[in-house]
Amino acid sequence: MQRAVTMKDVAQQAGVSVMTVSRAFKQHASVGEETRKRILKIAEDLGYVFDSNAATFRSQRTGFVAVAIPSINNANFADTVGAMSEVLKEADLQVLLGYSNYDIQEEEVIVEQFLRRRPEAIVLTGGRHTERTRRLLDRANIPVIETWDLPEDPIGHVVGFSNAATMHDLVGHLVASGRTRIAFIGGDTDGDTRGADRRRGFIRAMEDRSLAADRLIGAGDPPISMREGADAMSRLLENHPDTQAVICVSDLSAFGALTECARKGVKVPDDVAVAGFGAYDISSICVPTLTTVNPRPEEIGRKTGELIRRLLRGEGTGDSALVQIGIEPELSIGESSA
Amino acid sequence: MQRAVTMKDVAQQAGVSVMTVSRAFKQHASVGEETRKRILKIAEDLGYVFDSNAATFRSQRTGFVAVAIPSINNANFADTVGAMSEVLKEADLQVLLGYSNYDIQEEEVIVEQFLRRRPEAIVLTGGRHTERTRRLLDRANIPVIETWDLPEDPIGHVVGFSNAATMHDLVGHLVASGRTRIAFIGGDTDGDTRGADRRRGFIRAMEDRSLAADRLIGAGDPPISMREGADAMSRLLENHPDTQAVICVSDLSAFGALTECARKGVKVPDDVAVAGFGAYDISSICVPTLTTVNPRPEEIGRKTGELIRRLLRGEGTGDSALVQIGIEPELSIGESSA
DNA sequence: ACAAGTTATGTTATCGATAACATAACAAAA
DNA sequence: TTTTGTTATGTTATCGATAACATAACTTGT
Repeated sequence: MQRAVTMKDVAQQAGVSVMTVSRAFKQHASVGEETRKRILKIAEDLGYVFDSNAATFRSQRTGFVAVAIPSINNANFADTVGAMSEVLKEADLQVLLGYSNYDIQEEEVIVEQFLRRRPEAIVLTGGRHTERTRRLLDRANIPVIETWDLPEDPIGHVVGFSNAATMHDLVGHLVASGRTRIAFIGGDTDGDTRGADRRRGFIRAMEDRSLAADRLIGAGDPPISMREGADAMSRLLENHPDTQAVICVSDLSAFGALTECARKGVKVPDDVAVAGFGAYDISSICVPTLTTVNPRPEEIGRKTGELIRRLLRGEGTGDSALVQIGIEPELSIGESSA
Repeated sequence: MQRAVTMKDVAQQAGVSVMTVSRAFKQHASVGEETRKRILKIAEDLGYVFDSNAATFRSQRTGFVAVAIPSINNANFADTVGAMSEVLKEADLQVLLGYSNYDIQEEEVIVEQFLRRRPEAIVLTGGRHTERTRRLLDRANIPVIETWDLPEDPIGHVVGFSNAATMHDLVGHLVASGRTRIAFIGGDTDGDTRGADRRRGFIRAMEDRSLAADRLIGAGDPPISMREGADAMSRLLENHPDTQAVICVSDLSAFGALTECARKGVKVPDDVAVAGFGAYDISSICVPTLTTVNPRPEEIGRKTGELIRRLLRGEGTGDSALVQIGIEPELSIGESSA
């Protein structure tokens, strides 16, 4: 394994100083047009590849934004990250992604791993974190943005919505169509804090209308799959055959519930209405189409990215200037609750 | 913004040298148990966070494996990356992810970005790349692994399968059940090279049986969504109403096709059989369940991770030791082609 | 009790780029 | 012509950890 080519080699070959080579690689540095072209040509010929690690180390600017999401395999979070990346790319910022697997202990681990790499900002999904996570982030001295939630006691900035509140409108819609015996299918545990918030919101929305929130079906550990949604629906149909509507913690479980109905010959929405959450692609194309809530993941991503750019440009620092950006989820009525 | 805490500060506070602090943070370094505990305690109290950039820079060991996938929002690739991450984590290797958006030009850009960060190995999805990508990787002097394909002229190691060959079994299965007028729904362009390979494989498989491969329905730019699958199915039913079976480039488009059949009152599998690719969750739960091909994404990820670990341990270097690992995709017969 | 081996710690040089400052060469303004 | 300003380039110190080597302190075997 031969020694790697460095700027020094390029500089020697080009008969200039290392600093001039360094400048040739920057957009806005003052280098003669001829010289720059010559240097870049020599660099390419020598097979030189810029060393970000060295540059990062010296300049103490990593160009990283760290983003923690619960799972890689979730279209909602993928959309948020995608939109955020687009916005950040224009400011020469790269996204460093990590997965917490719906577990705030694992989140603590990845947050610490993130901080070791000195990101310029850090984005979390959700508003519940371990004490140590909070402490680490408080000390890190970089912008922190919590997303997909409206935490009561935020660490820093927030771009999100109230998961609980979305259930109010949804329950309202179902009740307006004459359905009062409504069930909720969600995770057994509170690992998915947004899912747990939705369950809480469901219970409150029912109680506000003096309806019994006694049909809570646990479907396993988050995230709830299509299969688990189907299994939960099966149990619901067995134990509470007079149920008129069911709200599922996500579109995936809602679709699973739909398939169970199809297999059992239960008619949706005539026998039972079904609603999901997330406005996944499947919700608008399955038969019947799903009533769902669109939390507008791309908007969360875009606004988070824009906020980070503002913050890194130095606008609005200090605790006094914490930003709260509310996203308005949108109720999308499908054939499954017509 | 106060100056960040460094090892020097911790060392001073603990009354030891910086080197001892450095050792206290390593697993296998020789430090007194007492001393290590004391140092870690002081570090935590001071709010010290290890600086990976500095460590990486000095040791010239980044601990990164760069992985390029076409899209973040694809369960198959997510599964591969997930399994790979698990295996690599045990060797203290982190995955740095990049998205090519089904475009080998964009792939070239992210490969160059990757190389700037000096990954210890690089994983690509697919076997078609630009000339410059190949040149960059040849010179990079790190293990290169192409996955999800069996390239004719591989850059380095390979963990994959022949996308074209999978179509042989699938067509065979459909023909065995008496269906000969078979259509293929896939992308219009060759951006998704694996999808294009499947289309080629379909055509060859048909021709091998002296069947006409003249029902090729373009469904837009890759990746093909459920909606595009449904639209393509609509066109297929209109233009070739006597079609007996349709193979879709992925389960998502196949599911879209299923929904279109449901809407049009076309019975699956009695009127037309439908098959997909990928063994996504949806294939085993939708009604009817989908016939599909399981390319075993986790196995690709796991074996790739294990190969990287072997290579980085120094086993089998040199061009003479290029490894080819074949994955056996599995035909999974569902109700949609019974 | 002493050699040889082991464990814990310190010292020095260094990874490859860039910030900060310095200066040469030339152009424009006075 | 001299001053001032601009552009292109060079010089020096440095970011924070760790490899490599050195050594002190302690253990073990004979």
